[in-house]
Parts: sequence; structure tokens; C-alpha cells
Amino acid sequence: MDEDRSPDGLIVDCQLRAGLELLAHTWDPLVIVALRGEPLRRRAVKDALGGVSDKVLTEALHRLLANGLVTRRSFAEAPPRVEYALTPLGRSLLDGPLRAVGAWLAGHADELLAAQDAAQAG
Amino acid sequence: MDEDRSPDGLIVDCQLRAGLELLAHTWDPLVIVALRGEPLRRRAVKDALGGVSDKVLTEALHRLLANGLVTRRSFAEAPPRVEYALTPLGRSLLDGPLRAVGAWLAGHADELLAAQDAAQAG
DNA sequence: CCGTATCCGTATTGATACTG
DNA sequence: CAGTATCAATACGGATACGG
Repeated sequence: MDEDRSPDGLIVDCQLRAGLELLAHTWDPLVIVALRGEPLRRRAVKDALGGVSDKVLTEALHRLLANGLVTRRSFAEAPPRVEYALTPLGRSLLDGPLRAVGAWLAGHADELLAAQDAAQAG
Repeated sequence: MDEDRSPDGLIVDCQLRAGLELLAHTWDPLVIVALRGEPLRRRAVKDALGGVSDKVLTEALHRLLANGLVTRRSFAEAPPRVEYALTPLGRSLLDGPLRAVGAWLAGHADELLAAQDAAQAG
């Protein structure tokens, strides 16, 4: 499924970095999680994330749009309404890597905390 | 395997962020990948990553040590020798989330590029 | 409500030079 | 070789105020 074609791992590493950059920015993954259900209005996304500034939220949404992970739909109504939703690609990222991270932490949280304590004590 | 205990996703999100922080720093995941085989000396790790400064490499290694993802073994020899290796915890992170990211990108690289092009054009 | 513009504090990266 | 110290550049997250 994933041949390790490069002897020294450089090619694999570069692919890995490209993928990690999608998750590197603080709020991007959280926006994806927030959109796992229904499409949400901008304000709803902001509330779901807790305390995030308008500027940072806009940047995150633009990145996600630029990478084709979410879609933006604008309705021409009196009170402006815009809805963001996951694309199939965005959903695959949620169901794959993102869920893998969550599952890993759920299964190794105790080990991680123990290791952190041990390292701090030593 | 992963119950979604929080109705609004906040708990899940926090766990996710804790896990993502382990992968957020630029070089940390790459160091883990570099150590997937044998234990490596500091210099060997540095070379494996390409062009990384001593300072940044030290910071990355210290973080990985503090989180119990790698071990450091020092040999009392004439030319100083230090070897870094993955812990079982670090290896589980490599085999789980890290591999998931790599596999996802390998399987969706074409979609990602197409979406990026489309977004740029529109 | 949606989104942009401006300004700021901090964190991260990195180059360089130096010590054990 | 291993690791630290110092300094510069910049990217990031964020608060605030303003415009569509």
C-alpha cells in the first residue's frame, strides 16, 4: 500500500511534510472537525472553535478553500448568509489522518503522560 | 473504538489538538521518520533531514525526548558518540498517525493538486 | 452577519560562532 | 562529533476597528 521507494526516506519525507502542512496550522484541523456534520455558517464555525479572531478564522477558511477541503456557498439574502461545508476530499482527511491522530492519543494518552512525567523528573 | 462522547465535539477537539501538537513542529515528525530504522547519531539525523540548523535540531530532539518518543544514549568514548532511537511510543506514533498521513497523501495527491488548481483558477 | 485592514506580541526558524 | 549561545528574520496567532 505504501512502498518505501526511497532508500534514505527523502521522498517519503517530502510527501509526509506536504500532508502535515494541511494539519500544521492551529485552527485548520479544528474547522474540519467542526464541519463534520452539517454545513455551518461562518459565525457557527467561529463559535464552535471557542475564541478565535475573525482574521485568523478567515485565514484558516481561505487555506481550506484553496486546498479544496471545504466549499463556500453564499446566499443572496437580506441578512447575508454563507455556509461552509466539507468536500469529499476534506471528509477523507477527517476520516483518515485526523481520526488516526485522535485514536492514537485516546489509546496512548496514559503512556504519553507517564513518559512526559518521567522525562521531567529525570 | 472512539466514542464521540461530546455532543459539540469540544472534548474530541482538545484531544486532537494535543496529538497534533506532537506533529506540529516542522522537524519533529521528520526526525521520527529518520529514526524508523536503526538508532542514529546526531550527525546522521542531521544529514537525513537535509539542511537543518544545530539549534533547531537540538530543540526538536529535546521535545521528542520530553514526550518520551525517542531515547538518547551517550557513549563515553574518545570521539563523543550519542545515539538516538525511537521508543515504542514513538514507533506507535510512526506506525499510526504518521503513516496515515503519508498513506492519505499518496492516495489523494491527485485530488489535492486538482483542487488546488481549481481553487487558484476560480 | 460577513469579511477586510491594521497593528502588535510572541514563537519558530535559522545562520553563525563558540565550548566540551 | 555533540551541544550551547547569541542575534536576526519572519511567520503565526490575535485584538481591534472598520467597511460591504
